[in-house]
Amino acid sequence: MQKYNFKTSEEKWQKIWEEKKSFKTSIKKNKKKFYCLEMFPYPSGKIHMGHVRNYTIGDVLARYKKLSGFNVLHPMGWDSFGMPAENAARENNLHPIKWTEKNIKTMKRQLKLLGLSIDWDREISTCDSKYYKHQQEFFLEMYEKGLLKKKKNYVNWDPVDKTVLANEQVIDGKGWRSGAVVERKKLSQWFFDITKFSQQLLDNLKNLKNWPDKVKLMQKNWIGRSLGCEIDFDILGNDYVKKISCFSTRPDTLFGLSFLAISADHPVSKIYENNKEFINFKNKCLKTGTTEEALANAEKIGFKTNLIAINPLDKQMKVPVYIANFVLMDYGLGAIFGCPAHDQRDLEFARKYKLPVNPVVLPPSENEKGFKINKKAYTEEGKIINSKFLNGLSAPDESVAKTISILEEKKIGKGKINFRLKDWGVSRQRYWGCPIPITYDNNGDIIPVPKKNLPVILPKDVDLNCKGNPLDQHPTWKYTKINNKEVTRETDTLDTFVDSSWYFLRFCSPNNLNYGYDIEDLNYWMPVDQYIGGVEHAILHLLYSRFFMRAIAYQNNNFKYVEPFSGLFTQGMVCHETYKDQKDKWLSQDEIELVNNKTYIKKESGEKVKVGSPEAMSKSKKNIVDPENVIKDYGADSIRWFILSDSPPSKDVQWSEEGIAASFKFVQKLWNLNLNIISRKDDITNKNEDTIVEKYTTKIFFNINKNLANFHYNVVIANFYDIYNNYINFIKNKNISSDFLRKNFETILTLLMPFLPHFASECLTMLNPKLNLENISWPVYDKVLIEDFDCNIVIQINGKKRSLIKLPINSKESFIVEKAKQVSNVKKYLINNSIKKQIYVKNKLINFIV
RNA sequence: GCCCUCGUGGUGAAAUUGGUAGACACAAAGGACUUAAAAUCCUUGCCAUUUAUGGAGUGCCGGUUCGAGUCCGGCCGAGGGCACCA
Repeated sequence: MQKYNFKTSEEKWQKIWEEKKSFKTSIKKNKKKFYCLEMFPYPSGKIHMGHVRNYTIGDVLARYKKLSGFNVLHPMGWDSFGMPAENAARENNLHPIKWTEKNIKTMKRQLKLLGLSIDWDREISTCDSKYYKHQQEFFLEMYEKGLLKKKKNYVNWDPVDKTVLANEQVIDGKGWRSGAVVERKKLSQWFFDITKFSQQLLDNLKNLKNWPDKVKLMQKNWIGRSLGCEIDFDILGNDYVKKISCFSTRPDTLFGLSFLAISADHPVSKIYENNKEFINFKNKCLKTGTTEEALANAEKIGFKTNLIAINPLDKQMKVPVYIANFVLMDYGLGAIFGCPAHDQRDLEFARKYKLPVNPVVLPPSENEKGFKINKKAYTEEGKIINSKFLNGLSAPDESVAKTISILEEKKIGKGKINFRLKDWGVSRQRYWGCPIPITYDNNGDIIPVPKKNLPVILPKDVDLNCKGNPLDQHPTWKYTKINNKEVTRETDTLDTFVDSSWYFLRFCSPNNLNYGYDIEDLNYWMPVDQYIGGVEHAILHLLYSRFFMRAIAYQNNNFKYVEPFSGLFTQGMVCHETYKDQKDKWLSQDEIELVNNKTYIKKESGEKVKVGSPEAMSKSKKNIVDPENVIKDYGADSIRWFILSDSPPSKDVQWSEEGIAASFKFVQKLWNLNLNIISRKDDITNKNEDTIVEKYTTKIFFNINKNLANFHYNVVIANFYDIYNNYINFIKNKNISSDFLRKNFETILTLLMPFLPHFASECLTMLNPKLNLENISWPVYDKVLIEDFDCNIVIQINGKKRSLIKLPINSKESFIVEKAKQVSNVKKYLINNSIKKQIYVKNKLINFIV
């Protein structure tokens, strides 16, 4: 029997698809649309297994939807601005554009090898001025609408990349790309006013029905809405400072007050800027790091001022004012009141500086006399005590509301909603990014670049080896004229998250030269019906995209889409076993060898290798598997099959040699099955079991549909294994006619198209040469066909399964009971017992209680 | 510390509204075919005396129910998110 030659077949079909433009998006807008989008890749060099998984999942969906009659938009592009290009440029002396182009070429070729149903005519690349021109225009429009601000602010400074990072890009106090410890620095930056939409971004989460709850929750926590109160404290001890306002979510604990704490960046702290002790203290604060986490692990320290604060609810109560390292200027008002009994940080601070700890909330299980705070602050529900007119209220719900209303009445405070979300700083001191279309005149005033002068093109001739920002160092680029006036260009470029915040719009009208999108196209294609990508973008990219849509829609009645992605799916990572030598150095698979089928040894030294747990593939752990090698050895269909087969797409999947080999084998087995079905001949005229095939095929068809809809692709794969096992038996059954078998197998192969597109195309044309593959469609079956004549009834005694009988469907209960009682294994339980009760579940089970 | 998710064989995993636990696959063991190997196919898969039968069994303890992997309460463990956010 001839083997399946995946190489010739895959090449053949890819060529046919290219020639026939099989995946070109139809511009006819009369059909129902489906916009299927996977997160576009950063062109880092070669595709990795994560890409294979991401794009295979998307491709299955896109092909399935297309077969189901949708007009499918399934585009691909490149997130091609960013730092790795600059780093590579320095290392290899290759210009970022050359490096990027080279990588795009390689990766595009590799993606094509996978047989993805992508409309390459819509390809976009964010580093192309044809793309970023429109981005600059959006920027100018946002500037006009007041959604952009320039602020002097502390920023996270990455000393290695010499760039500013957004808070979101700082992970564990380190830059998300360089890994360098981040410092604090004050710079003038451009900010998108994302906080203007905080409430909207929060509220609309509940409308995203097809998003994972997990992601919605992460965004909710990130936006971090909290209801509290701004409280004014009168201050003694200084002629200029008469008042300090604090924000608190627990104003009801005001009688537990024992100090006030303000941030070192608070305006009031300026009084002490010449005080040596304060300068020391402030330096200490800066050294502890920039991130909140670094502060978290540091000791809580304070600088005692000579100021005294008066409790607005009890003028007799006077407390010291501290400047403390754990109070941040960019949240709330940069000032808090400390109630150590009911806040852990305040408690630690109070213990250190020997301040009083007075409980004002009593836990339900305690009594007032015996209740004391030791090392742990009490933050749960309880009853207010020691608080005069607040006593007896239940905390926090009742007491917080009541306190706010009292404070508002007395005009010493007002209820306030606070958000954790901060404005999005987009300035980057990098070369390889979208130029900001802004200039400054001699006075430093902002002069936006007129739209007719766009794009502001990134110059090619830069010295990437200079320190700092190469654009700033360029001899001529930044000097230009606007309306005959000499101006200087902004030399910062945009955060690459801006590039990816609207690319899904561009895909709808990639060739519109006039504007970033064509509203007619958007009206048809948007929103993205299914967006697929890694969960690592759950907050940043997705939140920024949601913001960008609102920013475009702001003061723009034509644009009615605020949510870019109506469906979101986050896939898990691809993992692989890890190996280390005795010195804990990571080893790649090439460096080790299996001996006696048991243990691994290091080839070089012969030492025993430590096999570690499977972890996400990464260069640093040396556990990557190159997809192109796998395609070479096993074919695109096999790699697609395996990447979907072992785990649900939402969970991590473990790559294994055995797994890919098994997938490859199965494709061969299916091939043989197809050949057998084609060549099968009838030798007996008595054909009465054709319905078995039809029933089975219909049933599995409904199962596959269901599993496809839920992204249970691993179960669909299992369904196909089941199909194979059944069809092998159908072939042997001489009471099934061959034509009928072929007809049903044609359905199976159609169902297989999204998963093994080359293989299924090849088999289908062999099975039915008359078929035009461009016109085939997802089968339709009548549900009536899966109605069985028989069903299995489980017989239970006292809830335990004792037997199983096959009976006609919808049999009467009395008939089933009668039959059940005749089963010998049931009989023996009934012989000495009387039936007290029986439970019957239609067509499923009968349970006797004895 | 807070929030969320998840704990099912040697492994990856299946399992409508509570209704046959372990589909499907990998690995392993045994067998068939073969001079042999590879490939292929079959069987097994925890305990008890077996292809029959019974028992235990979905992290642990308890509850609701005729019946719990699924629902409820408590604990233990793993992973993820957030974090001096007041």
